[in-house]
Amino acid sequence: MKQSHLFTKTRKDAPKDEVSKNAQLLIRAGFIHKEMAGVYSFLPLGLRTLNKIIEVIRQEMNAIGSQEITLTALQDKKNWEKTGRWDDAVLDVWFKTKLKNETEVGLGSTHEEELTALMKDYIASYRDVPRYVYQFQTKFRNETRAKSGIMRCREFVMKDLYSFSADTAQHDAFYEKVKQAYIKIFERVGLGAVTYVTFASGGSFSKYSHEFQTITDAGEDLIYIDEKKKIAVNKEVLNDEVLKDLGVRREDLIEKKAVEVGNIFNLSTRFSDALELSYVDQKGVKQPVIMGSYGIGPGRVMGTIAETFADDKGLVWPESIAPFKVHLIGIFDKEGKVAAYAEQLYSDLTAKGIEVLYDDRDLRPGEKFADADLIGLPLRVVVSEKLMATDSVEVKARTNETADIKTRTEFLNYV
RNA sequence: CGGGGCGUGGUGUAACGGCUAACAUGCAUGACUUGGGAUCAUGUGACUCCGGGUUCGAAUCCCGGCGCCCCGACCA
Repeated sequence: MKQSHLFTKTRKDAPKDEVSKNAQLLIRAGFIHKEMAGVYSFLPLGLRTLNKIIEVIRQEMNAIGSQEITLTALQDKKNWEKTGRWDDAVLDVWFKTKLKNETEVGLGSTHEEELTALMKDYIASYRDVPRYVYQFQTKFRNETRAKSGIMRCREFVMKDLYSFSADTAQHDAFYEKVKQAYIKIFERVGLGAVTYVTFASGGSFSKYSHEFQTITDAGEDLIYIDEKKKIAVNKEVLNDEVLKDLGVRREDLIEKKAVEVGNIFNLSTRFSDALELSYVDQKGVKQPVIMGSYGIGPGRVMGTIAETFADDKGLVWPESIAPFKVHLIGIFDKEGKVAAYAEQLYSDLTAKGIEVLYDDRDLRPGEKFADADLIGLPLRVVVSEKLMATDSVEVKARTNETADIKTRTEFLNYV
């Protein structure tokens, strides 16, 4: 992509109403645009990043045998009445609206009800379970207080996976698989070292649920970490009994602020009972379906990555999710020789399948460097008249202070 | 939802109750320049969030609303 064609604009100042680091940088670098509190649009750079994260999640979800679907955002009230969650007193994050004929509908804040009801058409026999399906869907939550940029929004994309198992053993096995898949996902997007499987409240269905908590000052949870065992406990459930269960000692725990980037939990028959989802086993006996739900917020993951790696110059993206891998910068001469050279390198890289953002704009070098630092692509490659003389380019990783000179051929082999 | 703070060109800021609302940046045009947001010139751009009130006079004071940020509560 040529930067002169890229729909975006960088800016020196962040709007004063953005205080969080992730929103300040993402807005300054032209990744997102704020519509209102807790509601953000994604511009090309931001969407590319978000989609990279989504693709990592998708691959790992497919790898454990779940299948992608898309449910609706508009939701039928009757399913929610059956589970007793339509009432605002029970679930107060609802956005509700009405059809022309006065029928009430909800804007989905989660999809257990809808999917469980849907599954009644597809699960009837033991041959129909287990079923594992997931989606990336916009959730609407009427948060009383949106905050921290894209970390806590009223409208956001969520990956939600739901499992429908024949019995507890089958459920538990899949639950463990998802846990491992989540660990892999957070490793792949670069957060592995600072993300902890965290024991949290299991609600009424099981003793614990598991949260995936990433250490960051931008987080709103407090967790207690046993670094040796690489597990953590959410403050909400920290007590002697829990410590005993997990075999950790209070003295070994350190307190950290963290953000919940994912969570998984056992729903047991909470929804299948209420919505009468069951199957008939080999003996012809009706059995309840055991459910689980497993969420990750790709936008929140993106914000967390921004918070975690950014420095004073701007964003820093891990290669796996960067909107482009290479930022090619031309320091142009009057005759256009450098531009032609850069153009050739751009097409060579593109032909190799490398995602390049080529800064072909007629700007002074300082401005291009500042933008490159702000946008934060992993590799910066500079071509100039001086370097051209030796058929070389300057290569600098965003995370490095210093740059290397490589010949063009060396670079093409290296990248 | 409780508490606190703040609303002025696209963005960041300034302006004692008193002159045509100022400065920077951005944007446009031109000159000059090309390894870290350089310089110069000329332009462009604001019913000072909305509605009332006080006053000879309101961006400024008062009341109400709306919006935004922060702390807390909440977060299946």
